[in-house]
Amino acid sequence: MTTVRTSTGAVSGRGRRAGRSAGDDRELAILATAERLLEQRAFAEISIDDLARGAGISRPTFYFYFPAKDAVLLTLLDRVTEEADSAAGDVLVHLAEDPRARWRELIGRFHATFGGHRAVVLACAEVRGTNAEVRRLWATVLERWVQAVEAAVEAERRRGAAPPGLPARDLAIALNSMNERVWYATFAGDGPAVAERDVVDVLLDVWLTAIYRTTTPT
Amino acid sequence: MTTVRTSTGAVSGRGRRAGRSAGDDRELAILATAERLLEQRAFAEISIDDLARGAGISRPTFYFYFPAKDAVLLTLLDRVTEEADSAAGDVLVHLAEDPRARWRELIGRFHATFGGHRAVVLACAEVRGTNAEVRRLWATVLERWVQAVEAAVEAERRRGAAPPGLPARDLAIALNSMNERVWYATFAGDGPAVAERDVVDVLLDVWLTAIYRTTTPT
DNA sequence: GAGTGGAGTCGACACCCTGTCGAGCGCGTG
DNA sequence: CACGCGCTCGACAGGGTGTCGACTCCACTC
Repeated sequence: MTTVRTSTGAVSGRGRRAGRSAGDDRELAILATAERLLEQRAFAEISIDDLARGAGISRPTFYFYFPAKDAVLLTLLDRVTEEADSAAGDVLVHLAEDPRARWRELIGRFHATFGGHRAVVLACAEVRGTNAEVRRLWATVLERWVQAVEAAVEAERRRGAAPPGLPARDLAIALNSMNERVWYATFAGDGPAVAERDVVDVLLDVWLTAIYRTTTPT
Repeated sequence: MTTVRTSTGAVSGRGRRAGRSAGDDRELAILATAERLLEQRAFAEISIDDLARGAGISRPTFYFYFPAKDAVLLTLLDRVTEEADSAAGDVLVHLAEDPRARWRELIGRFHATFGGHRAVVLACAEVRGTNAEVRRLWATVLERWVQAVEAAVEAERRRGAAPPGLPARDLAIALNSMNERVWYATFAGDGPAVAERDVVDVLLDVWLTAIYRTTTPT
């Protein structure tokens, strides 16, 4: 077997092929179908047959591209978290310039990214309970964000902007957890939820008070 | 929301019978089997046949007692939330006596209740994504707690113990959401989580700073 | 320009789980 | 003692999943 590499961008190892061309369209078609269908109904209501037909192939052929339905979602999740990561960029490095503005930027960008793919985000939340792989992927992503926030909090304490308090890691976990759940409720629209246009400010306020004991840190 | 109770144990209207005697054992046996099995494997891994056999009946007979597998979980969830409600009692009414202690009591009691039924709680989280009824039940329960906290925050602001800030309802939603997600991670043990023995104090700290801007309110 | 091999495709099958239907059992009451 | 009701289950239909083997198409070799 000749060594081949993906022409454009190495679409991750989730899809089963390492290959180059023709069938890539199909793989992409499956992904696109999934994201489109997810905007209409829940992940559980979508059968592999739906995905296959949507991509113009038969059900058995689907298995040529993905080992299971969940793998499609996993790939979609990969993309979203990557987008969130790059959207977040390195705002936390410049915290000292204007803490409130920077934190708001961070939360706002995550909000925008998740909001732009709410169907995928909601589907992942739906499946996380059942699927260990989604759970693991989300756990590693979250761990990265938690560590970033933890480091930022410690830096703020070192420069005297934030008072000592809870272990930074625990604080980071609690705040990230809050965001996740609050966004979920806001996007899903079920149960008590914060209005979408207020959600960033509400979250920001809790973050600032928890970290600085004030909403106007310097 | 009509609360239905029966002679002995207030089993709610979830099980299909309103009745009194013999088959009650079976209904209870199904419930007990479910809670036991849930401690070993995920809800999705438990088939109706497992539940039926565990209760000493056949699969079709299961349907005589519950309309579906999810209904069993719903009943279990009912019990847990009722237990949590009564454990919480009216602590929030006596907030002014010692705010920090009362809030801690509230969070601690919820923690104890959920921790005592973590299998059920985890299973509900697992199923919430898929099952609309679980979602609705959880939403109404949460709404009740949110309103209680909202009222308490407003009372604390009126008596001058807490400064003005976020709309009390939004704050209550954010804090309750945080608790839910943090507990889930702690009990499930996957992903970044706060250690079980610290979790109450961590949550308390964020609640106090968000509400009072200090961890030692008066 | 026949031969080879791998990418890509699908019909058909076995399997598992769900939900339902209809026939049956035992027992208390009129 | 027969009638009804609480309770029980065998058997079936239906829908989804995953797999296997055969088939096509094409690029590339000799």
